Amino acid sequence: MHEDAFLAAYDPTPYGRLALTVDAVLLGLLEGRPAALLLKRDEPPGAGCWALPGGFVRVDETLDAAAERVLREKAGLAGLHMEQLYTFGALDRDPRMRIVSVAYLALLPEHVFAAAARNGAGLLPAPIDVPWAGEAGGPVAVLPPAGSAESGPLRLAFDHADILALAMLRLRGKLDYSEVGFALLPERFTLRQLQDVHEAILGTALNKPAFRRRMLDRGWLEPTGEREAGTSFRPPELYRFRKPR
Amino acid sequence: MHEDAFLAAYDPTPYGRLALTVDAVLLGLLEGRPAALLLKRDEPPGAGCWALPGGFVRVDETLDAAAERVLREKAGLAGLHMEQLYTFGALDRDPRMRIVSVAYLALLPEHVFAAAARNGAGLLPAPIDVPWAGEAGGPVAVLPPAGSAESGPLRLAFDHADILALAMLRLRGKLDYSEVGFALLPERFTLRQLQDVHEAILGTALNKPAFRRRMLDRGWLEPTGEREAGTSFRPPELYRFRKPR
DNA sequence: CCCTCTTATTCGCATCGTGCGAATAACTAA
DNA sequence: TTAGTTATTCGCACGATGCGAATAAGAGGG
Repeated sequence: MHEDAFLAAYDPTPYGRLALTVDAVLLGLLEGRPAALLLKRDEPPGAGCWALPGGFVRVDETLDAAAERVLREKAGLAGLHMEQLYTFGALDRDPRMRIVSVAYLALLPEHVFAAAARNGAGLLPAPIDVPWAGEAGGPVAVLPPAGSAESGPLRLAFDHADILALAMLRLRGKLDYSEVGFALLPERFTLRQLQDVHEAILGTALNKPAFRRRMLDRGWLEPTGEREAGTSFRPPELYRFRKPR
Repeated sequence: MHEDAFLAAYDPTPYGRLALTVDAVLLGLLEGRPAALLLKRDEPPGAGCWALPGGFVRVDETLDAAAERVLREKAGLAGLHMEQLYTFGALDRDPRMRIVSVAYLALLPEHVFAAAARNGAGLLPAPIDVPWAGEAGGPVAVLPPAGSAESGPLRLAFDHADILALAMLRLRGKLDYSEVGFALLPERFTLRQLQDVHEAILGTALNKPAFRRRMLDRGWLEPTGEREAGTSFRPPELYRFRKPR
């Protein structure tokens, strides 16, 4: 009723334009630290700053489809685990016009992450420093990767630092009761690798036997019977993630 | 760069119109069951269906502000705990045009909930039946309140049943590690009332001593030293929610 | 083939959170 | 003062977890 009448009489023009975008946090691990793929902005606003890959939502595509398209067009990737994170709607997010952005989070296995950073699309894999413990939340710093010409923490465009911070918070929160951690690993992995992933995200050391037991008790791990090759010591067993039914 | 060039050349017209709304899940308890405030739609689409209170996001207001405005305009309420839930962007959510909606969740203390249902704005307090256990998720049914002319489960407009279902899922998930449960209680309350709230949301009975101990150990409860009046038996102590530092 | 080195994997134990039935306390009403 | 009802506390069992120590296992050198 209210809605209906309102909508029938609705003329968007007097309210001005409002645009909708998606921004993607493409998260992976770089040398054992969480890192995100960023694009450098050459023009104002935010020239010289780094930004999350993003794009406008088309009128004929869903939000999820827009996020997948951004992933494909900006990083050349497809078929990854993506989830909606939050929708950012501050008035001055973008100085040019009112833009509301739906943030998505994608997790890239280390190999995929490194490949995306090298595929020529200009994506910079930037380590993220999370200065808060546990799930306290707060701002994060984005560092230049080793060998980068940048010095000091990277300046991020718009509110993208907030988006990254929320992504890290959400990831920490979901890590140990959900299966997101596996999205950062290759198809077959060792328990040590799984623990490394958790420690990188949580930013804290974990007790090995306890972690091992907990993960195995979850029922998500299927031993492959194979072992990692190329070690100069006892090779660990390789596991596979098995979806719980 | 990509974004910038894209934006500079951006003309929204060829993409058609895309509108942004907020929808509010106004949740409370009705006779010990979770319930939501709904508005009846008189005109198509969805005429005869029930809908969540909602409204368009204005170009000069944030999403949070739009949600608060909806709360105020549609329910005559202000100053409540509101949090963003999820953003719904299916193509055919609304048959008239492409509308993306940011869903918000507000929790109303029983007294406020009942008052809002009576204030003449046409809000129907409808109990929600959650047929799934734990955090399995799935659809929910919305029932007519006692004394209503409706019969059988209510038909909801658009994807509002999905929004309600997600709200219940999110609420269950956050209930026992966050302080949201207190938002459904008056300022002073007994432990039994707190437990009733939890049981209503979770849809399951809880062990009294364990619940009590857990809540007290959280450090969120401050005894007032007063006791509930009007009982015909030993009156329980009244507690107050104290924000943890 | 045996020995050493290193890490994987398992054990044993203390501790904490929690479920639960029973016991105790406290207030009302008669 | 006593019965009735609920609040509040106790005692115990059990599962999950943290953690150091012990054991197992494979690589590589002699």
